Amino acid sequence: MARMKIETPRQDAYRKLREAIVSGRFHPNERLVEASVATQLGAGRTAVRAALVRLDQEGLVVLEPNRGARVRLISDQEALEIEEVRATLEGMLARRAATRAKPADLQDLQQVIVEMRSRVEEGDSIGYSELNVSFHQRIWAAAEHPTASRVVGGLKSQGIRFQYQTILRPGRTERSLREHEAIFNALKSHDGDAAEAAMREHLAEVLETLKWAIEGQRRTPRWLPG
Amino acid sequence: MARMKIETPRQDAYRKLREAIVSGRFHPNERLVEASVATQLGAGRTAVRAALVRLDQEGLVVLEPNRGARVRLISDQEALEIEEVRATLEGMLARRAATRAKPADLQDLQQVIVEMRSRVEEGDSIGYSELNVSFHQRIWAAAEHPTASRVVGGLKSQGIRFQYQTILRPGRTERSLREHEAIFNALKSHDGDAAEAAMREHLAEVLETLKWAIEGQRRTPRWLPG
DNA sequence: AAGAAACGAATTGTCGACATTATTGACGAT
DNA sequence: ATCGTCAATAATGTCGACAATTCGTTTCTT
Repeated sequence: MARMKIETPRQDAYRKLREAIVSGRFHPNERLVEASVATQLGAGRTAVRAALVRLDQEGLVVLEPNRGARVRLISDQEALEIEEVRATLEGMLARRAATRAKPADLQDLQQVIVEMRSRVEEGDSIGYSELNVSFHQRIWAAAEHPTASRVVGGLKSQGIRFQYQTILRPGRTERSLREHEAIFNALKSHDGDAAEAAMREHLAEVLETLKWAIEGQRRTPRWLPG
Repeated sequence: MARMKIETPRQDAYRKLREAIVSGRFHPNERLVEASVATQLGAGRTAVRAALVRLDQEGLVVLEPNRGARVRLISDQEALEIEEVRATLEGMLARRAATRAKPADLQDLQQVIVEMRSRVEEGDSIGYSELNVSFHQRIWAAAEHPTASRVVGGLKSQGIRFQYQTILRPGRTERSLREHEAIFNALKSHDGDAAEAAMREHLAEVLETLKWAIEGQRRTPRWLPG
């Protein structure tokens, strides 16, 4: 009998807390009191403590000795830097993926593109965003470069997207879709140069959108309550 | 009175354990029993536990639920991957550094180069290796890209173990010195393209040397006792 | 009234005990 | 003899209690 995939309390607390931070339920600079968080998450203080250590190492919270933990504020500058690193590494990964992608990989990607198109037509930004993540991750897998994948995955790019609401830019999803299609075509024709170029162009656009979001944020209040 | 910089037991345990792993006192795949490690380090089990979580996130140990921790074995394949990521990111950093390096930065780098030359003439490989690290770190600083620097710094820690053997290749230090001089010249003339190219070439050489070291390692016994 | 010192509430850091889980080795059935 | 089962053991996971530290407030002195 296939055994169930059980989540230990520790992993569970880590996952929940991370999700809560990334999704914005704890806003930047907010103090994370261990006892309080523990009750909110329905976990023990030990588990929360372990989760905080991990998240500190990961860069999502800062952990000062005897002074507790707080959600790390990602500055505008840092957000741009993260996207820059992401562009560099994902460019490399796209190049590799172009030469290594197997038919099955390409088929999967094709499928994601199709679904993306549906979401765009339905105006489902959130669904599109999830597919976006999926698309990139499949490329990482096809690139067969676990180390680079791990590094890119460890960047806080997911949190950024929420903090700045980059999807809300009018017409962004349509352009994004076209950019993804361009990447896919390059991969399909196993053209490494083209793949890297397309990926970098895509992420340059994302960077532009991010700058736009930062500008817009400068006028309007920043974090709204859930 | 300026207050002393006190190390909390937790930081202390982390530092000690990390040092022990990197220096090879625990060899790859060795199990790290919490109680045992705690007594060896003169720390409590709690501190060791926190340290293990951090080191797991950092990639130096693997931490399986209910099965404890062991020193992570870095495969040859992975070592090569790490160097590849490093080359990509350091290339980007060198490019940035070329356009942003201030006179003081260049002077520091020049100084490092001078000292490197001395070490080569004296045949002091270890001293050279330390200067090598210093050289790269100064470039990161000049690039003014904390995020990328942090990522690369995290990678380096894993590669450290391999660093010892790579210097042993005959004539390697001389070539390495020339490569560093090339990088420096590109930075001095504020030529981004040249700087990135020189850095990538340098790290490509390092990669070659690493491959050579891996080949050699395949014949001789691997980890020698302290 | 202003500043310094001391107190107190809240929170983190550490330890020991206990529950839970994997692993090893022995035992017995086939 | 081999495989599967089951107990014994060792290690990890979790919890609660207590010590140590920080920060805000009050109180005393000048």
